Amino acid sequence: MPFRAGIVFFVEPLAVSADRLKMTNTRRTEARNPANANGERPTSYDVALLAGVSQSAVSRCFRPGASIAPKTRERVLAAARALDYFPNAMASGLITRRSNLVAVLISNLTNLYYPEVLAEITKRLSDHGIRVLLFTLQAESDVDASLDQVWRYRVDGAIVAARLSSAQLQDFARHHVPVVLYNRLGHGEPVASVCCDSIGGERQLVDRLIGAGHKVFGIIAGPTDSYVSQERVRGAQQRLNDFGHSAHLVEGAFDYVSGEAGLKALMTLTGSRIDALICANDLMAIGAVDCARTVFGLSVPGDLSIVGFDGVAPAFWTNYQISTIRQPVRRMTEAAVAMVIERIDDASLGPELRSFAGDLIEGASARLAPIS
Amino acid sequence: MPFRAGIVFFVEPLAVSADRLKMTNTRRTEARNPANANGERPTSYDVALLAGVSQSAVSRCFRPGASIAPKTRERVLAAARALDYFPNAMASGLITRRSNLVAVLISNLTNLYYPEVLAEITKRLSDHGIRVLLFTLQAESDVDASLDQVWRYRVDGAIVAARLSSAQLQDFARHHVPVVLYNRLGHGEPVASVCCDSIGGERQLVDRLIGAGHKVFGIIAGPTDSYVSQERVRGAQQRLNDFGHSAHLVEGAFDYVSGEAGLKALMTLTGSRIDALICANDLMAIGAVDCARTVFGLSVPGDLSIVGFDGVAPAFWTNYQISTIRQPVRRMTEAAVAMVIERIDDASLGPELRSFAGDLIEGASARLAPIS
DNA sequence: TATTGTGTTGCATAGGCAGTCAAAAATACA
DNA sequence: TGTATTTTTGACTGCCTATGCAACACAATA
Repeated sequence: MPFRAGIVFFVEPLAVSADRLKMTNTRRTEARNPANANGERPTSYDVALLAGVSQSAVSRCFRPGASIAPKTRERVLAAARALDYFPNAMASGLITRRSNLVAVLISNLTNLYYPEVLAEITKRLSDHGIRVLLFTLQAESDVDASLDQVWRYRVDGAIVAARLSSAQLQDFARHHVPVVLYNRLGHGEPVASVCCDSIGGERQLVDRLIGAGHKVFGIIAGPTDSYVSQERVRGAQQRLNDFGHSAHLVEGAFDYVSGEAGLKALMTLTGSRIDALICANDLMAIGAVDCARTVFGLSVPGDLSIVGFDGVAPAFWTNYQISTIRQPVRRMTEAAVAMVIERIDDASLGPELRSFAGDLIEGASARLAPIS
Repeated sequence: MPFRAGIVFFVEPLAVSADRLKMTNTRRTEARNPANANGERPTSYDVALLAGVSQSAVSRCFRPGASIAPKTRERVLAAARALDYFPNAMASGLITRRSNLVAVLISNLTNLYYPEVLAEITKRLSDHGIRVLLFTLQAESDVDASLDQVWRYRVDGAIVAARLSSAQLQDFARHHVPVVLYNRLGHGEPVASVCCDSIGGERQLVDRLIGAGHKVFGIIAGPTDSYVSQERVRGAQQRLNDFGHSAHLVEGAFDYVSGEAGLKALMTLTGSRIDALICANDLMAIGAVDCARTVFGLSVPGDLSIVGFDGVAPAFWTNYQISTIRQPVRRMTEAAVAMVIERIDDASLGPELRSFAGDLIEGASARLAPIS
């Protein structure tokens, strides 16, 4: 049971601002005690008054590239500092039609892989003077309700790492909000995407597994409706096919327990003859490793090779050292941010796919043939 | 090396809107083809025109509780749907002085614990009609630059899970932005906080370690400037003191490698006599478990008991099963959101601390005495 | 019929800032 | 020194919505 402590350090008297001067048509060019914050936020007029310049001059001081004399600028900034003035982003956005906001829609924040992506994206956008309006979409959440808010805030663009319907993607176009998909394609819709090359990654893994003499393959897929999972599974199957192999396939949910459950299912399915396990992501590979060792008493990779995909931090822990494909998160987020900014600056830019090859991490959870 | 493919699905012709009617003083009460989006976003005037009502009526349709006849409302909403109209949040924020934004400042998004917190907070705020403006603070990043943006966007409140200086906390007060700290206190500043009770948690752990007969204690702390670390270390030390014990202390950084390095240092420090290790968080406990087994060949908990703090997902993996204190994230985020909303609605509310007890998870990484 | 009450609606304006344009000031040039 | 430029400045308007107030329609009552 939580205990709750109410601690009052001090009591702040509220400045009642009943007597604030209401100006008429000519706005407040006349006096309003400029040094008195008066309980209300100062405006550019207040700063102008204090600095002895016009409101326009104040505005120019906060817009890079505007024509303003250095000494005027100095005076104005001093006044702004004295009043604790900061331009109102809503007011300026209203007039410039730029909110300097980008919506980021993410479905699986708890998925180990995405926090890094989100942190990188936020940082990079911030370097470009853009802030992130975050939307986390749970499985049950109403996506359209979130999209409503996206439209209301007039975001300049969006980066999406979540499942959206075709209609929802079209909404972005209708609302003229450029969108960049992260690790997914618009099914049929023409949108910009940045992806890690799943096909190529799985191909590398399969090549080296086959080269090492593995014979009986299993695959633990992600959710069937996940684009990433579909691609990775397809990539692995295709390459296995090229060599005349096939794989037993079970479905997982990209999480730890799916790795355990998947391995158990595959052991049953193959009469325990499986000797190479391809997991659609690292987290399931980790679950499979633990399960193989503790439940089946197998040596990994002695009795069973296990590979993953992503390159999340726990995959590198001493106990796992998963053989995997590491997504180049830095370069991918850099690309995603660049693409959305390009499309904000030039709305006529068309769809584009930037696909990045992942790096094979040898790890120690699989016997892999040396590079041919 | 990334390969890059430019794929053009179709080319969208841009509607040039050079001839948009510019209205004079009387605004656009006169015609502007209402069914023609014209490349520009429709406004409430456009909707009003199409629905044959005034702009005020349109506005009222989107504010719950406003006085509007049901049939009028229906007509207006139909028109809004036809035009793809959504109220401009910046314009309404400008006039209502409410942005419906809350800034969330987080430092360690890659820390396993915070993604869940962030997801929960975002969801809960969203349930209250509030969106999250996200700021991720890296160690090197300029916090004040981020705060500038917080002021500019006129956020209604802030939730902070990051280190802020005293001056920075005062800034929130000066700007009249209510702030709730997450798992930290304002050093000396009067602010609202929600915390997991570190002292009580460590006390539980120590009690049960001592009860199980452990004699030589080690502590791996977090960064010295971390409030959470200070509290947890202090809580453990105090309780050990109560029983006439003390602990060898080394500093870590809350990450996996700190657990390994910390254990190595403690083994050296104690001549390998350590038999109970208290880690300031789960991630370091995990690192220590791996290190104990693989580097020192110790059995955990046979030769060495290890406890953590947080209750992050990997702590529950089969291979670790860390004995730990799980923070009640749901209740804590619920409290944080409630507190910030209370303070948005009533600026006169004073500082308050809500401290939640964590749940002891027995796990299997420590020999613990049964509850006395 | 006159009056009161209830429930809707529209007018006009505020909210804070940026961009346009013309005037003013500062600078360059001869 | 005067003129031609360039730079800097300020008045004014528009961005889009919410709201106070007055006006209104209509039904019920006297």
